[in-house]
Amino acid sequence: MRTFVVHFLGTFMAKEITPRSVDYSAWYNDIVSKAGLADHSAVRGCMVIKPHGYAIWEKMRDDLDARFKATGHVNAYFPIFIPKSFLSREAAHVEGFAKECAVVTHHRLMNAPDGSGVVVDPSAKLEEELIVRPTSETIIWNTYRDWIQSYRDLPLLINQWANIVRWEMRTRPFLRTAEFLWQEGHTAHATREEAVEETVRMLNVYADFAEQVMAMPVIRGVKSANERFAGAEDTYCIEALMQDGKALQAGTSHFLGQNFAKAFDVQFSNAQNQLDYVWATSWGVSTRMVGALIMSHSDDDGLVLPPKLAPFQVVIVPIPTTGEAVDAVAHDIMNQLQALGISVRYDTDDTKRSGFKFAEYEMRGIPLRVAIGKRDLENRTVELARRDTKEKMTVSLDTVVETIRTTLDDIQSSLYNRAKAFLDSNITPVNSYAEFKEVLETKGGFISAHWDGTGETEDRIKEETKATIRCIPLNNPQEAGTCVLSGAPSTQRVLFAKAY
RNA sequence: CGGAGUGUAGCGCAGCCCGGUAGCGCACACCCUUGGGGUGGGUGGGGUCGUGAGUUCAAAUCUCGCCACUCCGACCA
Repeated sequence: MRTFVVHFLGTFMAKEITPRSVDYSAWYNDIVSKAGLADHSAVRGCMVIKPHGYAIWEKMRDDLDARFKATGHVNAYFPIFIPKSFLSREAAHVEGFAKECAVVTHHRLMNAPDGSGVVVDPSAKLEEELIVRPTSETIIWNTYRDWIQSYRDLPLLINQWANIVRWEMRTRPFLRTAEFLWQEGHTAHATREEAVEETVRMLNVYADFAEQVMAMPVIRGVKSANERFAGAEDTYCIEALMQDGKALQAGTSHFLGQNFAKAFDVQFSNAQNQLDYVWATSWGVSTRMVGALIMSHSDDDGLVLPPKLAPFQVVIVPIPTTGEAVDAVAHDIMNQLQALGISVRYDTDDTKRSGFKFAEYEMRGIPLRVAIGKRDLENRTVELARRDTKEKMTVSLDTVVETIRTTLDDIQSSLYNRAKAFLDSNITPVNSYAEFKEVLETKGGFISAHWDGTGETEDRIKEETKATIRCIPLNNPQEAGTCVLSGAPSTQRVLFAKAY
């Protein structure tokens, strides 16, 4: 309420966060900035990821990387530059990405003849321009041609962690930036079945990660033709629902068929010594996941992190008047927590007041706070405060470690349960176009509606309502009905939503 | 690229209508105070007012051009 009033007085306090109810976009930007996640950079559309934001990304990266390795993948690295001609080898692919590519045309600067600074040296023009990768299919498949000769070379299961550039017209921190960090897996298989299996396997890796680690429930599905990746035969995706009722595509896994193998002439000899093109997949998630995390759990006091992604899970804040006696207690708790694999920071910075630290760690989303003051030392207790519910409790030193352990688990699961309840209650079946528009405007979320399967219908709905088909859920129940727009017969409902 | 808006200290803004050489809050530095939820008080540092031209004795303020950014569209992980 305080923030609300202050907001309209126009004298924003330095660290208040705009309430979600006032302006969701401002709320989001406030959290990014005030939780210390990212800053705008000097380059339009790019962001500086600050240590706290990067630490969250690192947690995500490490967890995902372990999952990739557990499913037989290895990491490699390919160049950031792609010769322009590579991009045009696959027709749909170039069509999809041409409009958002950064292009390198020269390789040298020189002093301007008029002394006004540095200019591009015209004599250093590249014979062939280089594209800064918007995704790496082309350069990777150009390499795979040399790596694959026989079925014995398959499957080829490679992932790369990289940065990519897509020159977007409008950007938002983490959700859409001109440069972003991601991983992209690129695999080659001997058969269609194997490649499809891989595509679905990796989709499930993403979905499990989102649900178990990010505490963010997702819908697994497949994209309509309109929304498919440029060059894919099928695009599988996980879709999440943000707190403002808009959907967010959190990860994609593509079955590429033989499109890239044909474009880059990647053939192998099978056991019968017959030549065939290999079957491909690619799959990726990006720093957008950090944005998804913010919008799934955070509140008007700042970021809320699930314990599995918090750069540290517990912070111990001594009350300044306590003196040095608190050190022994704090170190004892720290040692016990660390023995249990729980990460903890003891904040001994005596230039900041404890109340300031409380607010600071709340904004940064640290799941649990332990405060130790004189009162506690006398009573052999500490104060435990959880970020998600704001609940505070006084706990005996004898049970504090166990309480922390179980509370962290509880935070992880209750964040998921809360988000899951929100998702479930925001999938609304509708049976008419009027109802469709009504729900979209008043409630938002996913709308489950019959669709005639045509791109024309999808385009018209998008044009009229801004909603797109987010996905056709996997294992979607079949049900006879009629398309909400055209009235043509339909065999299943699909999920529509406005999306980020 | 269309529509709207904004550029004044690190951040957020006032001043502009009505021209007279720049101010507030936060942040920052120092002193005292306070210390279980962003202590209170004092002192101080920091700005060619986005940029170029024009009008004027005088421009943050008026006029024109340019640039940048933000928001809403189109595009999109």
